[in-house]
Amino acid sequence: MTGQDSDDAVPAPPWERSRRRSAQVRVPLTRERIVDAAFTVLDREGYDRLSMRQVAGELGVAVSALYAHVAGKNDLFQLMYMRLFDSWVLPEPDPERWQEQVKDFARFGRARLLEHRDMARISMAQIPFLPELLPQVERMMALFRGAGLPDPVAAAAGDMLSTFIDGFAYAEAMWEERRRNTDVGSWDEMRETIKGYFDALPPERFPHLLALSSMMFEETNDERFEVGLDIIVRGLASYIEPKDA
Amino acid sequence: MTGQDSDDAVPAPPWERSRRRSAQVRVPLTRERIVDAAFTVLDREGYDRLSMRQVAGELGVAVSALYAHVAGKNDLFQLMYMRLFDSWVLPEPDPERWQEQVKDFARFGRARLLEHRDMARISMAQIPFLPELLPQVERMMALFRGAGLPDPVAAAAGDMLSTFIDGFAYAEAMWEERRRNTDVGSWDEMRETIKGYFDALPPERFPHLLALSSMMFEETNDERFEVGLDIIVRGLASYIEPKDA
DNA sequence: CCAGGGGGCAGAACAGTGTTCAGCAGAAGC
DNA sequence: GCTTCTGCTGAACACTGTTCTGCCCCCTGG
Repeated sequence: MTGQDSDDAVPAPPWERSRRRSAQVRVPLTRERIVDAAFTVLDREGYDRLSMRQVAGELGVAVSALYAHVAGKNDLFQLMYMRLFDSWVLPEPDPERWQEQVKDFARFGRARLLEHRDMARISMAQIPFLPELLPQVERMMALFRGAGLPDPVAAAAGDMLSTFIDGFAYAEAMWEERRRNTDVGSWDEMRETIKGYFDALPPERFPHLLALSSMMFEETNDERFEVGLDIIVRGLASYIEPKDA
Repeated sequence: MTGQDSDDAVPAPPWERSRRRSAQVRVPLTRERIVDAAFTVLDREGYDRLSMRQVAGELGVAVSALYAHVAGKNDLFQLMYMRLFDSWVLPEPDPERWQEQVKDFARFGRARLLEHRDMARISMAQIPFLPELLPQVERMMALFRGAGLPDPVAAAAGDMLSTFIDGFAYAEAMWEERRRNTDVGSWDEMRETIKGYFDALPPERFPHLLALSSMMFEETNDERFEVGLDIIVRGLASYIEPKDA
């Protein structure tokens, strides 16, 4: 869009450089600014073209300058992951509404991931036990244990839910990329193509696939996400012995 | 281990080359041999060092030779994914034992992924609707529908289970890589380190994490996988209205 | 007000990467 | 025997993450 001032950046002539240097406040490089730039590049170029050089270019800075603030690309990814989730305030656990709270938790996580293109690919490779994110994990565990889940189930449920959210968003990013590479215009067009592929299958060999193809591709991602969420929450609920019965 | 004949491969002198060419049968390059070599490199070097040049080197061949048989690195990954799962024969669906069948399905998938180092990272990026794998998907859907799951749930269950298997194996590979990079000797040592980290947390701020830390890290991966599996299967079962009641 | 450190950045370099392309050796066919 | 054609080689292009040396500028001490 507005890549005009960052693309063919002719270096400023020497007699201007000192003026420019003193004119602009020479905003110092910080981890925060680097992470900002990384998100900008990610959203514009996608995961595959997110490189240290691109980030440096976005900031108008040499590549090597980044390494004074960031240990490396992996470290940058970790910072992006933290940026995405450290402002996440989970609600006070309410045992009466735990199912809806768990679902809201998952919805929020997916929404955050989808805010930035290909973010799930970065998130997937991160380990959710960074010190900065422990309060969130703690809240989640409080939610599960408060609901009355047995400890082994509560412990597994966290992993499970994170995996589901990440994996689902990852798959969404995957399809989105495939659509982009196929030069198919809209999502509806893409869905039509896929559905056509399935409907052309020999019915005697793939009866169930044909029966389900509408379910798999006519529903929106949101609907499919909700179904998956419901499966998990129902599974969790089955471990809670009813108090009054 | 036995990298002696592939490491510093001195090129054969010219007077030997024609003899070598006629002596060995000059086994032709095929997609199968390329995939074999890719698995060899993957197991020995890991995902990050799996490059086209390494695969070519493993075969004693120039890099560009690969591109006559394989469209690119992504295509090679797809072939590896297919190789892993196309010999997979799912059992005839038995509605009486569907829960155990679903679990066996998941166990087999995870076991296959763990056969090769970092394989989950490759598998994750693949889309399970390759033509060669449709019979497996069909069988899986037959399993779900035969069990009596409503169609939307059956459709979501496949995605869900694949995501769980891939995501779980991915996380396992992640921890394994982290262990390798930390130069921690054994897994037990690693677990001890992590458990020490959690046990050092302030108890008043992270009571639930502390209570669950033993669950999360003393259990083996197999046990945690089984718990996750049980959550999903129970969730699915909750959609089946009991026939006799 | 000026000299001297020191931190932060630039530039170049290293060792890789995926992918493409012109060219050549050898086997297959006539 | 000659030609065609396939399948491989070698080199090249445009990148990548990371490191190292050196320089410039700002802040400090005098």
